[in-house]
Amino acid sequence: MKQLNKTYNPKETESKIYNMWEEGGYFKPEKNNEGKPFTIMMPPPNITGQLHIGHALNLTVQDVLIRFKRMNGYKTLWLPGEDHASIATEVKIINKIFEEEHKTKQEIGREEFLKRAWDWTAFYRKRIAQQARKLGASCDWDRERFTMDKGLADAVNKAFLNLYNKKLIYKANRIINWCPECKTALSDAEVEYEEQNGNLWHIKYPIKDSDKFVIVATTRPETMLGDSAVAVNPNDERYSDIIGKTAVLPLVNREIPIIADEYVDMEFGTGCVKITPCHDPNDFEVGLRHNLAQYKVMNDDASINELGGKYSGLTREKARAAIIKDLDDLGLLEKTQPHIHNVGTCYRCHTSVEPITSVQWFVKMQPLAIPAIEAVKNGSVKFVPDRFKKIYFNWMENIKDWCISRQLWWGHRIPAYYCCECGEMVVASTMPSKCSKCGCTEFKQDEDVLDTWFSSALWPFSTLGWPEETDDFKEFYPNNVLVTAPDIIFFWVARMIFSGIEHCKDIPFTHVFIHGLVRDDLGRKMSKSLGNGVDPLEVIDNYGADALRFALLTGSSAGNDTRWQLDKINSARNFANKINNAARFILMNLEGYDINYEATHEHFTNIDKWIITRLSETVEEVTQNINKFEIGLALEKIYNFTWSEFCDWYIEFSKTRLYSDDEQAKKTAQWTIYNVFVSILKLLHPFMPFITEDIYLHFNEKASPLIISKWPESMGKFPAEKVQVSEITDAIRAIRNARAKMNIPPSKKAHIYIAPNKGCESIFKGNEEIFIKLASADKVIFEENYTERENALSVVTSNAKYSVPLDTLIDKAKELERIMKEKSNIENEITRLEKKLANKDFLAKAPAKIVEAEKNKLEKYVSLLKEINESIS
RNA sequence: GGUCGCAUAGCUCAGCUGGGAGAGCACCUGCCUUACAAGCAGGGGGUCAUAGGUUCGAGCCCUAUUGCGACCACCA
Repeated sequence: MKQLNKTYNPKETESKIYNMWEEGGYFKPEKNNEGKPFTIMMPPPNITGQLHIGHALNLTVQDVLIRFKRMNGYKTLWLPGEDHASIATEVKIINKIFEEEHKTKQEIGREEFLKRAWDWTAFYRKRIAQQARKLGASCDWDRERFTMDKGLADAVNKAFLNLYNKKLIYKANRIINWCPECKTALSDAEVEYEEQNGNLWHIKYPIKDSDKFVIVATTRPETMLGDSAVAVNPNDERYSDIIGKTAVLPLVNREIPIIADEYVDMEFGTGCVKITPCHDPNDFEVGLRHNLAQYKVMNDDASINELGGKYSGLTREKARAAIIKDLDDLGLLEKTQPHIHNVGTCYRCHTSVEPITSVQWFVKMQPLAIPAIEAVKNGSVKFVPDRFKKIYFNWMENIKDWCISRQLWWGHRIPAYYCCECGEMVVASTMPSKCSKCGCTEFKQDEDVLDTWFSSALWPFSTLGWPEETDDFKEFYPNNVLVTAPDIIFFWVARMIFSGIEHCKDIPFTHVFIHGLVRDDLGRKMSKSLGNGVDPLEVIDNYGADALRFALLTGSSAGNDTRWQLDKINSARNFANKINNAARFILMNLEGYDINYEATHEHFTNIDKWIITRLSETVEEVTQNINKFEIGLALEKIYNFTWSEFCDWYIEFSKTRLYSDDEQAKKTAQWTIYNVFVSILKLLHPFMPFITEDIYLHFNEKASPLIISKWPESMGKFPAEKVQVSEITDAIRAIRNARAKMNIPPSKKAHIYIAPNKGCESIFKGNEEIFIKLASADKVIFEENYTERENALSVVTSNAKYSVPLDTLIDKAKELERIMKEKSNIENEITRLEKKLANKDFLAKAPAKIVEAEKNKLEKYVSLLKEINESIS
């Protein structure tokens, strides 16, 4: 057995251990071919940078689950990968090229741009994978995938064709969200609303052939260039006389109808709305209902186009200012009212999006949403915590068609081809050789790429080789758990669910585990602009991956955010050190011990039976907790058992026997301390894999590694001995307490006279030495009856009375005060219990088990009170 | 406007299907006791946001209120 350092040093061991695991193939499902499959797909991090603390939490949770299942005999697959993150990555690459070469992407050209993107991909994929390794992620790197690799591109094409052939993908001119900065369409989910201060401008539109005006209120006057009507509510009596008349659009001098439509809110503004079908989603619908003309007045960069007359070429901001000024000059600006409203912005660059009509590709959502809603309703897919399914339903039940085309270069190109001669469109997995219409042999592929989430939606099966019927697909689909944060339920979780059902005829996974966000120590979201982000790599460097993992999980619960605090990482590091030192102690005391020795019940002391019982209970509880995804709770239980019960009590208890000349006693103590500790290492392994593996292998270099060891089982329970030992710990605590209250230093040793109650003698058998060690005694003497002594501390428990005479004078009054306080506590308890047990309803209605327990408590307190009274009489 | 979450010790948070509140850190006292001072022992500290209700019994279930937060919607 190798010795351990006095202070645990994660740096030295972690990479060594990880390499041993990876090279040994322990992450691969093939390592356990007999087990039932258990699959987790890693949510692929974007290749836009490095892993942040949120990824660290996400990966840690998955690793805990996968290691737990692996140790429980499952054939576990945790498949890692990265996402090409179309728009996000493209923005980054454009910025990089501009900074380094002062060139735009157009100047570089599509082909060259893609070359750069692949270089970028190679660099960041490697870096992300390396960082995940540092965290200890036990995923199968041989199966690592990328959303743009060949197999996944095939899957994307296949999925697109499936949907297109079922008429669930269509191309149409519709109003979409346009980002003038990224110059691409966005889906509804990709728009984030921000509250902004603006104005509500009231503008007079002259009514034709009259000297009257209709006053419209708008927050976006620049769009008036594209107006094709004015609308009022049909029930609005104020305006019933002008419905059907014609207004003259100022500045443009276009004659537009005044129409009636239910959509108009009579309460808001003036009750008259300008209708701009090309630049407002609601107006677009109104336009369709009333067959209005469409005037698209903006370019791709949101500047005004040639339809805008004198405003043509101006940015939307400048056009707005010019239009307001001109209207004011003409006396057509009725008033300007400050107005707070929500403005949609691009989720990547936060530029205000422009609703704009455009020809794009869409997925028809209604038919896909129905079975996806059902799958969650009937419990085939479960959210943890359950409440998140409401968010899911809310979105799915109000879903609109999904705009999937993006005017970007980095992504899966849409598999649609256009005949160069007649323009005939063919949707196919490869470029057609001949046009069926005109016979032309030249085709051009659609310029657009797909929404990055279209490929992520296929992740649970595309990674397994779908659409091929591969062995992996057959074995690992559906997946078991998806672990993610709440912010991508719409983007990703929902889309995986309907994609899985549509393409594979089965749900993608049975459980969706939602963890919270990691916030900074003040509770703020971590962000680049605040500079409050925490780099997990730096933390690992300073404290070790185990400490990072522990800090992320401890005190956390599903669905709730956690705060990153230095306190937590310190306490995690301390815990790692505690384990290290416990191991060091055990190692030192295993000299000459045969690890294969099997102890038998007859040799166990009640102390051994107590710790075995507590271990069994902990194993059962922790197992249950993890199965219920109560990861923070499970970790807390292991922590408390390890530190407070095993280290603070059992190790101390065991010392007298470990140092003893009685070979049998020593061997039994060695067996117990070793086996309980190994169980602790196993329980802790999913959470703190490095230190546990390192220590485990220190104990037995030839053993197969902990990572594939069997999860501990109950070693049996001994309820009677558990109670006995609680008497000992109670007594020791009480003696220590009494000494401390009297200011007696620990170095001052004293005799302890123990007078066990009748029938309680066996509690102490073989445990005399323990009092010497833990209660500052120099001698333990048993006596049949309690004897009152001069200058002695008197301690009473429910099973014995203890007298600790001291040669120094002790303060009688103070000692009496201490005992009286204890007495009054007990009397209060007795009163409470008596009252409760006198309640007929309680006796009649409470479960028998509870009543019994309360009766026992009362009995115990009554006898304790009796003993105390005797001792002070 | 709608939906959801949170409110527990000085701070950050746990608290399983209701049976008389826990942890870490901080604080006070005493200890270099041969695994560990990143430690050991002892201790103080909570009307579980407020008001009702259900129940033999409520931190936990129900209703309302207050404060904080998140998400969805978008009325120009």
